[in-house]
Amino acid sequence: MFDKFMEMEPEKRERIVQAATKEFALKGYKNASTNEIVKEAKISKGLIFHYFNNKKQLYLHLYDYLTEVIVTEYLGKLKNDEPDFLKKMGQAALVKLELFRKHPMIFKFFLTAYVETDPEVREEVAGRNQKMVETNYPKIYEGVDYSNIREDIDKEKAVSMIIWALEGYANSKSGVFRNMTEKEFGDMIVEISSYMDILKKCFYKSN
Amino acid sequence: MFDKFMEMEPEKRERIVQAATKEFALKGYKNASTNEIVKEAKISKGLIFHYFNNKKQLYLHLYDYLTEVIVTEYLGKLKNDEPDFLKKMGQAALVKLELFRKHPMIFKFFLTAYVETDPEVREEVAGRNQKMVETNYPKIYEGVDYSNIREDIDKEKAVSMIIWALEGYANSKSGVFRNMTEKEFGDMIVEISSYMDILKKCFYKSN
DNA sequence: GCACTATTGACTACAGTGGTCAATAGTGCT
DNA sequence: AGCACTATTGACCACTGTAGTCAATAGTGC
Repeated sequence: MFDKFMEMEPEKRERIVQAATKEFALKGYKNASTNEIVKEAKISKGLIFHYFNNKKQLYLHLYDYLTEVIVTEYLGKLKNDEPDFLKKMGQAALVKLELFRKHPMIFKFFLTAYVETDPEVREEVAGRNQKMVETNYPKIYEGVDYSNIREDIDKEKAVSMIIWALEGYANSKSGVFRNMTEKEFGDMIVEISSYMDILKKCFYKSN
Repeated sequence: MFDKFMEMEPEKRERIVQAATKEFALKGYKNASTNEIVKEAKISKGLIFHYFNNKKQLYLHLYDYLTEVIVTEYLGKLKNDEPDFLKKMGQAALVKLELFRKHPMIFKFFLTAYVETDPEVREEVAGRNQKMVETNYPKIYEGVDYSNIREDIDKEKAVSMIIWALEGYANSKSGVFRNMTEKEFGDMIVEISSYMDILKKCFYKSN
């Protein structure tokens, strides 16, 4: 069923994926309308039920597919040989921003899915999300060295605060993100590195 | 109309406010159902349209009412004579957590309202929010002294990062918040102050 | 031209919506 | 008691939108 879907004309398939992603992202599982999806994707009503038996299967297959797309791209771009914790975090933040810029709707989809409450899919989504975290988060922190962090502060707390600071920066930009020019994106990278410098001054040994 | 509503039997009024808050908070403007609200509030369908001509007025009056409740309580609890920036931020974070714990649904309501997209109320909500920020944010930062921040880092960036760190902490707790005992809440306050100590060590002059 | 799959879109049965309104209950006043 | 007035009820309505079906058609490869 889903195999058939993956084998269809890629252009049309991509239209369907994008339409469904957008609809579920903006309205959540229950209020997303299959009618809207087929209208946006410019296919007939019947076709979507030919490839996916029902709305639930469409949603879950889409969830899996988008997870794979993002995880693959994320891990692909993340350098694996950066031991310094701060540099690694800075790099991870950049990669995330890049991906967020490239796939805003997919990120919105996962944000919506994360707070999904409809009983028809709630558990399935939570399970998939947990599994994804367990599988991939360790890969990010693998081989990272925390020994540069100041001795006089709790390492774990320092790590959390650094992550929160970078998250806060990303959130503060998320509104103006979509219409950012290449130059503005470049400026942002410079700005991030100035934040990284501050973090280094504050949380690292001053050697 | 709304005056009449405020004069009705407080217990019943509170039932209506809570039911409407919950429904709009969980489903957003469009998908919130007046039928559900009256069912939850244990009143008849007609009554809600007796006090509020239509769904839109109900929503906007509720928005204004809840804004006043939260703003009044927040400013009332916030000490006005704390000049030290870090202490003030720590105190503001605590007050926010306290309020969040006391009124989780109201916070959820505003979170949902913040991303409201329905054209019927979108502009009104955005306008109200902007006005509220303009009116009240200056009150928080009034008379605060930033001179203790280290000279070798950009003050504005330091301020942002401190705020982001505290926000990050609050977010990390927001999941386990509702079922927190009094003791756990106390532990959390201790934990916050240990984070505050770290922030002080990192961002303040070391004198 | 046959066998097969991909695709269409009108159609259905249904669930749920915001809002109405005639009827009733309750309250305070004379 | 009886009048005037408001608070409250809930059956009802016209309407919108839903997920999913299915007979019919288009397209493709042999």
